[in-house]
Amino acid sequence: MSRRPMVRPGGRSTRVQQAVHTAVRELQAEVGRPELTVPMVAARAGVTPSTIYRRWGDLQELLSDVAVEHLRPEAPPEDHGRLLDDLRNWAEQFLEEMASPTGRAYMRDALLGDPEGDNAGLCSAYAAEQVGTMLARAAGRGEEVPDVETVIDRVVAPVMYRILFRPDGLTGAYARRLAEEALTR
Amino acid sequence: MSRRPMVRPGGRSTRVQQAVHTAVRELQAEVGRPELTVPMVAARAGVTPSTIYRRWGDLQELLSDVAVEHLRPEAPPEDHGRLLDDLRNWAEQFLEEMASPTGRAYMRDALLGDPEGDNAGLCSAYAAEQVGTMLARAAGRGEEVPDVETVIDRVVAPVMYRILFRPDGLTGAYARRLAEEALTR
DNA sequence: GGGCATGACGCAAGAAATTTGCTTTAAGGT
DNA sequence: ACCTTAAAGCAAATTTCTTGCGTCATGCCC
Repeated sequence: MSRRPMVRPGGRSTRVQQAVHTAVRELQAEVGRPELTVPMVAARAGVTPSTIYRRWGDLQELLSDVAVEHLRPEAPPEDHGRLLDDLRNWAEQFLEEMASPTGRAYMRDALLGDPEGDNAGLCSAYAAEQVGTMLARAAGRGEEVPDVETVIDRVVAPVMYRILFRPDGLTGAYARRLAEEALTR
Repeated sequence: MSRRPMVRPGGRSTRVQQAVHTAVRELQAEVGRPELTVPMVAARAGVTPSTIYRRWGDLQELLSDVAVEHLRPEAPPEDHGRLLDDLRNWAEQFLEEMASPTGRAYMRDALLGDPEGDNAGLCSAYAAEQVGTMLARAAGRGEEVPDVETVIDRVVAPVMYRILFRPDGLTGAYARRLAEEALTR
C-alpha cells in the first residue's frame, strides 16, 4: 500500500526530455517551424517517434512546452530606485522581447498546443510575478503602489493584445506610455 | 494580356466552401474538436480530402476561417443613449460571448491557424469597428469621448488577455468596471 | 447563344505521419 | 541486490497527407 505515483525527475526521462527540447530548438533554427515534424525531432534527439507521441501527444503540445521554457524570465526586473522607472523599463523590454518575430512565435506556440490552458496560465504567472516584485520593492521604499491586477490590465494586457492581434507599429515608447499612465491616471 | 487572376465568387467554389464550413460546424458540435480530421470533414461535405488540403492547407487554417466567420459581429452595438451605458453593456456582452467555452475555442482557432496574422487582425478590426460606432454616436450627441485606441487598450485588451491567459473568475461585473474606468479615469 | 481558356475538383497511387500492442530498460523503494 | 513499474524501444497496422493527371464547370469573348 501507500503507493503514490512514482515521480522520477532525475534519470532517463529527464535526459530524453532535454534531448527532445534541444532537438526542437536546433531544428526550429535550422529548418524553420513549418518544416518541423515529429519524426524529424525524434531522429535528432536519438529517440523513437512513439516516445514523443506518448509523452507530448502531438507536435503542438511539444512546441508549447518548449515555448514556455523560453518565456520564463531569467532574472528579476532591474531596480532603478523608483517604481515609475522600473515599470517603464520593464514594459519596454517586455514588449521588445515579445514583439520580436521569435518572441511572437513562442507566444503563439505557447497558446497553441495547450488544451488545458496550463501553459498560458504559466506565462501570465511569470508576468504577474515580475510585476509583483517591482511593486513590493516600491512599497518597501514607501511608495504608493497600485494593485498587481491593475498593472496587468493597464500594461501587460494591452501589450499582449496588440502583439497577438495587431502587431504593426509597436514601439518601446508605447510601452513606456502605458507604464506611465498606469501609475499616474 | 491584362489577365488578372480570375475570381469566381459564384458557382461551384462557393458551394464547396459553404459545404465545408457547414461540415466543420456540425462535426465540431457532434464529435468535438480533438476528434476532428480533414478526411472526416471532407466526407461530411461530400468533397475529396485533397480539395480541402489544396484550398486551406491544413485543418488549422480551415478552422481559423470558420472561427473568424463566427466572430464577426452580427449587429452594431445597442444604443442606450449614453456612452457609459453603451460601453458597459457592450463590454459585458463581449466578455460573455468570448469567455464561453465555444467562444474561447473560436478565438484560439482564429489565432491559431493564421501564419500571416490576417485573421487575428480581422478580429481586432471587428472590435475596433464596434467601439468606433459607439464613440461616434456619443460624439454626435455632444458627449466628450476618448480615442478608439484608448478604449481598446483599457477594455478590449484586458478582456481578451484574461480570456486567453487566465480564464478563471471572469465576470460581467469585471467588464463593466473596465468600461467605467476607461471613461472616468 | 456557343465556344474557349482556366481555375477548381475528383480520383488514385504513393509517401509520410500517427497509433498501438508488446518487449525491454532502468529508476527508486524495500 | 532484488522487485516493481513508469517510460522507452521496436515494428506492424492504420490513417492522414501529398501529388500527378484527367475532368468539369465558370466566366469571358466572339
